[in-house]
Amino acid sequence: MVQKKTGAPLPPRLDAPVEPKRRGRPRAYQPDIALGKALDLFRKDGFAATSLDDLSAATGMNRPSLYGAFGDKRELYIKSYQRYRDDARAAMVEIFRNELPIKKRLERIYAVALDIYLSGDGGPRGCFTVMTAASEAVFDSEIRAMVLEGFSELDKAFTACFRRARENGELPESADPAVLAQLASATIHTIAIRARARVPRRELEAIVKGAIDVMCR
Amino acid sequence: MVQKKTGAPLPPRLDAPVEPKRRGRPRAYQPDIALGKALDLFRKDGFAATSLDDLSAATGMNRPSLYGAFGDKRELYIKSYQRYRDDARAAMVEIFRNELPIKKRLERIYAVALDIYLSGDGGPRGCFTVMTAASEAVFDSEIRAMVLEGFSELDKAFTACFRRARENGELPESADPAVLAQLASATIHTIAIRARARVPRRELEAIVKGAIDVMCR
DNA sequence: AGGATTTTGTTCGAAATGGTACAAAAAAAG
DNA sequence: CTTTTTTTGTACCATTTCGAACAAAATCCT
Repeated sequence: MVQKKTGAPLPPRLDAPVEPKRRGRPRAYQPDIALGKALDLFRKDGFAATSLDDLSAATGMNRPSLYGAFGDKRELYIKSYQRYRDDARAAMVEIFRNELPIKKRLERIYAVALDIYLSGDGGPRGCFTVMTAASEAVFDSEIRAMVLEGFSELDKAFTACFRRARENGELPESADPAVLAQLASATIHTIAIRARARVPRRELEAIVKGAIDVMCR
Repeated sequence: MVQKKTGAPLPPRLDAPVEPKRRGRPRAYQPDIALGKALDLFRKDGFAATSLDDLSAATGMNRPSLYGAFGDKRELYIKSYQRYRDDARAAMVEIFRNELPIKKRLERIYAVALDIYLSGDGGPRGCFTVMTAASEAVFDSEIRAMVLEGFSELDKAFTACFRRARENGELPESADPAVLAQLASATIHTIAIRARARVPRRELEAIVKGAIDVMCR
């Protein structure tokens, strides 16, 4: 049960404090990599359809190690979701902050979103937030809170975007940033859902283009 | 294992041909009712998290009967989905055809959609098409085809709506019915997803209102 | 009444699932 | 070298799950 590394071993990061030598038997896995593999699986099949055996095979960790490192299946799911959000935020944050014209900025945001939603070996993986909302969020309040946080964060980021655009005179004074943001989020949600049904990228891009035209009219 | 009826026994429908007396032991269940219960369960928990035992308990049919009547779990899911679509279409079709002003028509469409998405004993059940897209559609081509059909049907219905509105002079000539329809569908999708995360109806109605204002601007 | 037909309900079984116990292994500390 | 600490990997357990077999039951047909 050996974990396959994805590429060359990471150089020791200088910013992270070198961890004091751990005592017992060394880990045979890298938690970061394992969590990434778990996330991939959960995104592909969802919580219920992913077994611990599947996760064990994907991470290269046997079940007890998995349990020791991340807790039970639900905890692993939650940690996977947090990882997903961190990754997605990292991919988006610069674009949101950017000072490009509003249309260009939106185009780039949706392009990155499509990259995330359409990636995956065995088929498009969609948006993990949306998929979690559809499945686990109803009956698990902790997971639901994270999902709502995800929606809210996106709404707020779009709102800030549109507000700045209005201040720059790119949008009429009558434009309501919050309303436009919800439309922008709705467009994110619809392409995430449709991506999961294997709607080709071309069509999703057309939807995005139309939505941008209406929002920035 | 006796099926509980929901209300008074249905009067024999006059339009349906009285079925010729069946030969063997009579069924202890009504297929329509059982399918409705199965649909309720699938909508609540999704395909993977719903067991045949759950379905057996909910329908009042034991597993062999369930199997004999609807086939295996996947077939039952497909039949449940078809039932869902039929019901949803029945609830919507008159409104889409209606000759109300476009804004009023959209308001009523979304009100009915919210009724569907927010109903459910144990929590909001969301849109079955969206939930199926998020889960089963990726790896099951037959189910995916149904989901795509569902998206397409909604897009087309909205398109026809907006086209008529434009012809009536309710929208400017420059309005693109197909683009507006995709925004309208996106709004359906976003409220379906958010409903599943227990976003209160008030907020969903606010999203709808904002979207209508922008689309019918 | 008796055979034919269809559904029911009990029962079985094989596989999968989530989780745990425990000894062996690998390293640091003394 | 011995002890301590931590992780690994095998084995196990209880439960759930899907499916099928089969006799009993209920109805129709002759």
